[in-house]
Amino acid sequence: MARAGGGEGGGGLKKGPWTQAEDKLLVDHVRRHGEGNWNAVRRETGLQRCGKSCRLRWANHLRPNLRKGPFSPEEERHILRLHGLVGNKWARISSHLPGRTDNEIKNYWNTRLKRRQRAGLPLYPPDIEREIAVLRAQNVNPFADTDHAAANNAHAVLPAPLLFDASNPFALQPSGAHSPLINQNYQLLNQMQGMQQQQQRLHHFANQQHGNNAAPQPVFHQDSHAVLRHAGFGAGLPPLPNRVHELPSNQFDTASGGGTGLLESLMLGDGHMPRANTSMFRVGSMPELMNREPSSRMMVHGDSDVTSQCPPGEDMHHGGKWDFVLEDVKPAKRRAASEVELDMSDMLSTFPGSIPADWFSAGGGSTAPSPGSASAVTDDEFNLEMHQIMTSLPLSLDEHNWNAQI
DNA sequence: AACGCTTACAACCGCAGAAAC
DNA sequence: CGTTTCTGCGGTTGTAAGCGT
Repeated sequence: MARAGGGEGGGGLKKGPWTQAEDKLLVDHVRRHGEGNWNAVRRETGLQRCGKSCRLRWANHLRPNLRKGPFSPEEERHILRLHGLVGNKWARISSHLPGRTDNEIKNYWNTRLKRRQRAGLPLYPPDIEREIAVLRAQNVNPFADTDHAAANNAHAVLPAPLLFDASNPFALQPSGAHSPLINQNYQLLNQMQGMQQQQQRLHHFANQQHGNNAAPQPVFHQDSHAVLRHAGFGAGLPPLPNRVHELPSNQFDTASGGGTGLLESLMLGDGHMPRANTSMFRVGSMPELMNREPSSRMMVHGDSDVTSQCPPGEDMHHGGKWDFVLEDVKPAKRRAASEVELDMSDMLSTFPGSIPADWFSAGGGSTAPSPGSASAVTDDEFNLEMHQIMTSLPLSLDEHNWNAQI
């Protein structure tokens, strides 16, 4: 599985697959000292691995609450949504998939990418495209980058368009390569962009008439519709511009402090999909670890509510029932018969207009336990975020006749 | 049975940025 | 303020295993 060779790198450091003995050394060290200071592992344990390798081994294979096995259909939905929003931000994506590592998701995505490209299939299900397009067009952008605040300030009166603006570093690039979703969906996006720009102008006009400087509201927000009506446009909108651009992958990047924003909460239905929090594994909360024979993989066994849901001796695989529509190009392999059915009921999507069942044929029974949450966001904060989101969301796709517009 | 292809997975590397020292 | 350490990302490689021929 691992890289061949297993020889020694420079400085006498070993490379290649990890042995059980090495794993045990690393686990013991972490149990004693906690995570971090990985370069000290070699000094204190004699383990002939560089700190970086230790960190990777721990993060991807040894740390508690890791979930192994194929992704469930729900997890795949989340990956697709998030990738459509943030691009190749594997760590951010994985932070919303408890127990999953960024490396795992990256591998999954790259494999999926190759497979679908070879088959000439789109990367995203149509409904996911729509979901993300709606949010983008609403300019629900909790990932505003402070580095580009100046660029946006140039549009203080009329904020920078979401999708394209030559002065906006986050604007669409004519030939970007990171957001295939947008390539496939640019017509809808451009329509929405046009609507948004029109709305912003109208809003600006209305504000001038009333002598206030209130910030523009998102497209479809009820208040905005009121502004449009007040401006004399009734329910109709002027003709839409026709641009062909695409979004960069970092359109919604969050260099401003990371964290979870409104959009992420919305897209992920965080009330149902607990966030992972690496701090939960830090010193002081280290669960008991035990070797699982004959595999070198560790299973968590301790007082964690999460891990206790997976009894020792059983793998945390789930499913084997994710043969969705892609099955025509994805061979059914590595569907371990020993995979345990887990309860995924509370990971179900909550986003309006969820993906049709024929895109992910979940087989009906794929379930998994929530591997635990240690969210850094309190329930109150989350509820407030959700309330704010819901007041600016289109009620449903159908209510706006999305199918007719696309 | 042997072979080739594909997939899934583990691991590595180099780089950049942030944080700690 | 410079150095060290850690973290994250993108890209890549290598191998086991499944599958078809």
